[in-house]
Amino acid sequence: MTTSKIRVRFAPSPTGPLHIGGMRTALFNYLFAKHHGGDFLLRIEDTDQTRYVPGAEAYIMEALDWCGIIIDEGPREGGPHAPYRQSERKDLYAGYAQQLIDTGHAYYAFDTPEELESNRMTAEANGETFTYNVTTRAGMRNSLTLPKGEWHALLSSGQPYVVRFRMPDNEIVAATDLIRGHVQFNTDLLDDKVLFKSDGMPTYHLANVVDDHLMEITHVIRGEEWLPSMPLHVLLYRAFGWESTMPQFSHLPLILKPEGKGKLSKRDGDKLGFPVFPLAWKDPVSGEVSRGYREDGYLPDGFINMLSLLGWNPGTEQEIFSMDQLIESFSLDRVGKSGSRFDPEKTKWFNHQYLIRQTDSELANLFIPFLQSKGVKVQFELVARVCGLVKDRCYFVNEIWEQGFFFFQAPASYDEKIVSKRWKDGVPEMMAEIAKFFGTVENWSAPQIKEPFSQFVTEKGWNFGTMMNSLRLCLVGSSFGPDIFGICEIIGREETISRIEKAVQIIAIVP
RNA sequence: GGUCUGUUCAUCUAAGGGUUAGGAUUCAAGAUUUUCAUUCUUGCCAUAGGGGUUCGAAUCCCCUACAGACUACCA
Repeated sequence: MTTSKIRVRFAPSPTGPLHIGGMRTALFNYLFAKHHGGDFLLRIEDTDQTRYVPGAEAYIMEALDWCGIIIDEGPREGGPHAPYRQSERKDLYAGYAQQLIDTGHAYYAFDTPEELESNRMTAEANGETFTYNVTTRAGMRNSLTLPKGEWHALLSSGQPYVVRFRMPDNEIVAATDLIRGHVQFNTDLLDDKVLFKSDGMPTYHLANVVDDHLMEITHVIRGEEWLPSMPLHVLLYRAFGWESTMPQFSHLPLILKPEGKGKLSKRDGDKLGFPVFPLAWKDPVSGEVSRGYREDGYLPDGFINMLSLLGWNPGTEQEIFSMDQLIESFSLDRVGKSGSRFDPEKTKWFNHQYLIRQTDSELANLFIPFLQSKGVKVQFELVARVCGLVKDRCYFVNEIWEQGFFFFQAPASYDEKIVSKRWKDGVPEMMAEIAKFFGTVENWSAPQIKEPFSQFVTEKGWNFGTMMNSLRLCLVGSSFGPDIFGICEIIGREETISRIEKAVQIIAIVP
């Protein structure tokens, strides 16, 4: 064991936007690295040219940026091991594949996709699954079975071929997973995985191991779906003679759908009524747009906080964590083994917690773009004040509008239920008198309005509750919102009076 | 089908053999708010089933059930 610096990588393939699971993998890698003062690298695994999606790579970086995950080395940042995009490292891998062939750990295979497919079909017809392994490879066309002259000829004639790993016969491969402990596999049940494809590109397995080695990765933290390929990877490190510097593996539990079966997938997004992506994404082919947490009004810190508690817990009862606190408390041995069902409700709660912790000015800055989109003339001081007044009742930034639009414009309509409940016979006349009375109030500030108002209502012998609620109806159009006299103060005397007069004119009496 | 992994309230989870099995979200009730929401208080709710080991098991072992992942020239 060397005492080298901790280095981890997040290695997505740019086939589309990241989803919650991918983000969590990135986050845990980041937290682990930073907790130990190590490096976090981003490596783009684009070895499958057929699945490349334009924009996906930029999306990944933007999503990481939004979450506050800082990349130490990557395609954009550069670094001592550049390039960080596997397509740009293409020339490197053939040599490593060759090394494996030379040492007898891999071989050429000339079987066509059609041949393989037909093998699978016949196996399936017998209720079996075809695997390219110790027993079946004898019957296939490869450099292990073909006479040397024959496969040499195939090779030099430009026949397409792949390089397969020669899975050893009946061996137990054991490895320690930092989350799961001792895990072992029998090589007889594993297959001769393709390492190098006929298009000249390596597969994930080869590229991943080679790059992790070259980039001096110390810990591989990835999703549980990779657990079955851990033995292959261990065997590859051995075959290359890199076992002494092999990274430690950790396989994160899966994130499951909120309801139903299976792991959360990219397709679940809008179908289940919550975003699965950090940022909105427009599919370049179909043009279909998927929602994102950012666009839906979630704050990145809350999003990260929620993500951090999916499969990890601090062992204390603390639930709200800043990124720095997460870095401070994170450790892999407090990551659970079982899959976590994703709960969109709790995500909302987290967002509320973060929203109310924002200062009024911070919130105003977030809310102003929304106001502008509504065509409202923005005065920063006023917006900040409104934010402070209504933030407690909001889960999302855009709800500030729903909860406080009346600070910026008169209600365009009046809630029918409230009207029929409050706007009884006589009420319009009383409200008209109150409007007149407001004209005489000396100091227009909340407490200075409340005092004389209640005096006035009491003297008149009117029902105080009815007057309060009717006043609210006039000013807000419904029956919600913060303290009514606070509203009066902020919108001003003139506006208050004019809203009452308007209501008196417009609202019909319900008998 | 095979291999691997997992299983504590509805959900996220705590409890490294000894507690009335704890917290959070959701839900319900009450309080506060002469509105609504927030907030506060209280409540409901769990060790998958069966065998062991042990004075004692959520915790260790075995079996069953269930769930999931993987089983491509995809990652």
